[in-house]
Amino acid sequence: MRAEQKERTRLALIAEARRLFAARGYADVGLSEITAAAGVTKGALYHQFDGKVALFRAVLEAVHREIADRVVAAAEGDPWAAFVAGCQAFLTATTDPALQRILLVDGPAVLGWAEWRAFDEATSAFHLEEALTGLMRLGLLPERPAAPLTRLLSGAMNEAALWLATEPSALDDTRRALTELLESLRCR
Amino acid sequence: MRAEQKERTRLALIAEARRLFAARGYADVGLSEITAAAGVTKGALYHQFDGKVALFRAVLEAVHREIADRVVAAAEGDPWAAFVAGCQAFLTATTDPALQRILLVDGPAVLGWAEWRAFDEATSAFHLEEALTGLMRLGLLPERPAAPLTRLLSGAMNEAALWLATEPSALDDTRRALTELLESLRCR
DNA sequence: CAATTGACATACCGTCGGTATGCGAAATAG
DNA sequence: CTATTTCGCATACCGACGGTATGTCAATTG
Repeated sequence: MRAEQKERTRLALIAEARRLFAARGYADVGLSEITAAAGVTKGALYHQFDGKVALFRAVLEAVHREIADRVVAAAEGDPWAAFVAGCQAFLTATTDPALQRILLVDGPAVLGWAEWRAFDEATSAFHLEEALTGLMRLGLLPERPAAPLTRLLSGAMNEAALWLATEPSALDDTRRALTELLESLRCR
Repeated sequence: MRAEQKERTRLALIAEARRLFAARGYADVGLSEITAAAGVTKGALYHQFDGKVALFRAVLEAVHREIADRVVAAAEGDPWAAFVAGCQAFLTATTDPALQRILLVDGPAVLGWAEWRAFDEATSAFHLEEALTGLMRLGLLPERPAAPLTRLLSGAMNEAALWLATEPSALDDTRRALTELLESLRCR
């Protein structure tokens, strides 16, 4: 079958690109290196993707999907507990160095902020804002515009994850700080 | 005087680079464009800086200094009011599109997260953490490790600023949300 | 089985960041 | 006031990279 060979090539390119981008960053990895690792040539890459940026976009999609899956899987229990667990799962996921650089460092720079936000909107931020409005409806959070709060919390978790990359010993303290931050917002 | 001509060249390069980086991003601006705008050639640039990254570093330093100045200037009143005013000033400063892309988007990607944090540590994060520990000593904030909280708040403000770039109408709501977030942390 | 498609390889191009070298004016010495 | 040195900068060049045009051969199709 021709289509499955194509898909195998595509997945190999995405996988190798993701590995290399995560390790050394978008700018420091050449296409030749990616194609060599995937066992194809530049022709194959350009047959599958519109260019280096398009390849990165595909990699970022995969990363986003993975994070969303992890967060959804972790969010269980009563509404408030599920919310906190989801946030903690997000922190854990974005602490993973294999995801971090692609998602939080190179993502905005390569795609530009506008497109990066569109990705984020479709996954993390969307779920977070949904969760926040849900908690407000249940009376667990004071009613207020959800969008700004979504950004504040999303940014807090992103930055905390990045900081943890250089300060891994602070993981427990950061988890606690995040929980306390969320609890302090809760209706009492 | 020869030294002042050198300084003029240097400042012109930094100014033009800053303008172009802010408008279109680090990767999309070539050295030829910068040098042309500054009225010199690539030889002059390489005489003053070690390369494109070093030039960006000088630009980022200027941006950091400017933000720190604005924040310090805004932080006045009693300790808690000064703290909130400083945070709001930071949000305002990083909402400025001329600073935003350089500081928050390209900065981490170009310098790598480690070096970017070193810059941030020397200015924003340093002041923020200092302010937080000061507030704890005064009993205005519950005692807790300041470093993780610093990161959470710093990230919250950064992300909020970036979000505001695409949603300027939410400025007031975001200011309120930030104030409420800070107030919710306060000892009562 | 001929014709066609399409997945991929190869060769090539323009541009970019970076380097080596040369020039000319300002600074300094005699 | 001239000779010499210094040094800020221009010019010419290089290798590497992203991207494109073209060629090739196996899988598909009628």
